[in-house]
Amino acid sequence: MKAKILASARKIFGEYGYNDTTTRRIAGEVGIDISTLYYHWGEKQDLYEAVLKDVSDEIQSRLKEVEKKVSGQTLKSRLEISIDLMCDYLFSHPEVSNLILFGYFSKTRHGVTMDIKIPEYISNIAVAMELAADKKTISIESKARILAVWNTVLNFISGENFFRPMLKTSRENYIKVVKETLKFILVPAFTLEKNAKNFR
Amino acid sequence: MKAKILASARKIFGEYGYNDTTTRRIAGEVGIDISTLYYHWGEKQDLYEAVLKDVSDEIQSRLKEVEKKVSGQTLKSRLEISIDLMCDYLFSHPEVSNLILFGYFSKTRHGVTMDIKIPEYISNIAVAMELAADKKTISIESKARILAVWNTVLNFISGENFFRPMLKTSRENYIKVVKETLKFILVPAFTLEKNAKNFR
DNA sequence: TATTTTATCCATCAATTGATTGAAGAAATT
DNA sequence: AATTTCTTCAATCAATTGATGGATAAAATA
Repeated sequence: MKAKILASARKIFGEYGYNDTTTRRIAGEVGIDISTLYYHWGEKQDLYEAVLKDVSDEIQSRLKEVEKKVSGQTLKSRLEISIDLMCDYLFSHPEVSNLILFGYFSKTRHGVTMDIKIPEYISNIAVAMELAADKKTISIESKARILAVWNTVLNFISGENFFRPMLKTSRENYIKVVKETLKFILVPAFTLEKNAKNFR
Repeated sequence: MKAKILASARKIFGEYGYNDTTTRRIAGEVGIDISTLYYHWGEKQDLYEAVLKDVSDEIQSRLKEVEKKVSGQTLKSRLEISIDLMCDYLFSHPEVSNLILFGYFSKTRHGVTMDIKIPEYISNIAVAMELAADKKTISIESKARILAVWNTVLNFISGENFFRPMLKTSRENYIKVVKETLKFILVPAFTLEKNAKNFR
């Protein structure tokens, strides 16, 4: 039951954000009374933090998988494969993207600090992409670039409900276009000779 | 007074989003009672929509200014100058960026439809950048690319509170790094020969 | 079987929040 | 000066929401 609540909470929090999610709605999703929810999880904030940790762990392990799969490939291939894999994962778990973006932007009144360790990810991605050799010595410029990449991906996932009607296309084609767009924009930047020298 | 309320509302809505903004907070910012606010603006939703329209109009005129300034330049220059100008504008009006992103992502329970006409912007930007000749005939791929660019910019603005501590740098340097990063990523994609041919 | 522990629900509280009303003051108009 | 219009405020409502306590049932343990 505790796990079932967590799963529903992850879905609802990911859909509405912290403040727009009511404990009643989560309980309703599970089909239980709110007091049962409180019995298992205590404060709303505790539940939210558990959700963030859940998502955070999942991302970490996904990144490790990606890292394995691209290792040894050329820079171009690493980028392209990573984009495909991360898009597939995120498009099938859109709440992940939402939860991260909520953490970035919402200056809410609740004191929940973002438990998702973005700085950690950024460094991991840099190393996984072999854009940097050592986690510790990544320049501010490199971090900013990874951040830009990461954010661009998240935006297309979380913004689907807004962007897709705008592009007037099916979900399937939207995903395809997003992948193409990401590759179009990201690959040249990192593989251009004059830029790439900083990353090898 | 009505204008003064609008200005404060724009600030607060931009900071906290629709649901986390209370009419009392806006009134407090102005230094008046809530009923005064209701006298002038009616429902909270009406005020919010007025704010969105205000921001929307401002963006439109900014884009036109940018369009004028870059006209005649090379593609590379157009991109670089536009990035600089839009960054300067958005960094000095961070609520603009926030309001747009709130509109993208928040699946809130209020029925406020995003009054900011993003599709319109996207086309305008495409034309301003001279990436497309005609507003009407912009392909879905081109739109997606402009969207990616636009979003990347907005992310860095709205995410400053989160990213800057992470990059451990001053505001001034953050802005500089953001501009550099945007140019690093965007310029190659659009100026590469094999890509650029689609845009001339 | 008896007892303890665990799990669930109903009723309810207190705080917040969007919104309204009526009275009263300030400013403009006649 | 009198009247009308604009502006402000205090008080108050109803709905929502996070959270709790007590009763009760189910399960585990003795």
